[in-house]
Amino acid sequence: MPHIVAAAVSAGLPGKVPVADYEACPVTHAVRMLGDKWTLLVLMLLAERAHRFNELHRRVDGISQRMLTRTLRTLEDDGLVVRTVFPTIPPGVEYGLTARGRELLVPLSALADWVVRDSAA
Amino acid sequence: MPHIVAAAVSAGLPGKVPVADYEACPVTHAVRMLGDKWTLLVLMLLAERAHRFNELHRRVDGISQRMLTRTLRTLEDDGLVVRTVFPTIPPGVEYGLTARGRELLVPLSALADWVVRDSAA
DNA sequence: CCGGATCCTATAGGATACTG
DNA sequence: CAGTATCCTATAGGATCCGG
Repeated sequence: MPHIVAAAVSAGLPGKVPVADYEACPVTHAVRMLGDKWTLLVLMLLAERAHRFNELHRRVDGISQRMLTRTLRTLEDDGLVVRTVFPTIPPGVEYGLTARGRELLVPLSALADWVVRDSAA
Repeated sequence: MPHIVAAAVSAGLPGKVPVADYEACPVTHAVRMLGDKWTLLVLMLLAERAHRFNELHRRVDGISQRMLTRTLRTLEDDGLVVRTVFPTIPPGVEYGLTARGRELLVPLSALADWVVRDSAA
């Protein structure tokens, strides 16, 4: 199965969809990651500009240090965010979007636009 | 704040984003709902055609009856799925996408396409 | 056939304290 | 400054049984 959405729209899914296929689908992984509690907000702040860790921590009202770290790490592992260390004293760390991260904003914005237009009606 | 993604891309977010605003944003709600464990798969099966409850239960390998009910109820509350009851004996129930649900497939497919093209690289 | 009610477990996420 | 480690709680989700 290439990806579940395309498969469904074009060829149709098999009679019983194996749970392993669904779990392995990159689209499944992507929407789950986007659905994590703080992912969207962090992504939007980084879309604006690169941020220092504590700077993000101050702007994201209510997030715990632990979850900010975890959210950034996940985004980094998915290649959407890049972490840059400045060997100053004390060391500074900057988080910014990768090219991939900025590209994601295009279809994500389209989805967001639809949601807003739709929820207005 | 109209919606967080547009706000970020155009005007920029306020210095500190109030957690209440983030939680109230319809886009936040939408991506979280899409990120729920079974939402995507159920949506794709219903995109193919309308299904009976047990028919879905058989096709979605590994889902519990409880979660299928909850997933469908949530989709129905969000106006993406419609539930039709046939007063036969025993009663039959059919679930299908609403017009809104079919419209959602457009930006969702675009996102899915990007994810797949991206994860191939 | 289509669920609701109940109970249980696993995981997401928060609070706090500590370090290079 | 930018985390890691630990502990704790809340919620998502699964299993099972029951009813219209």
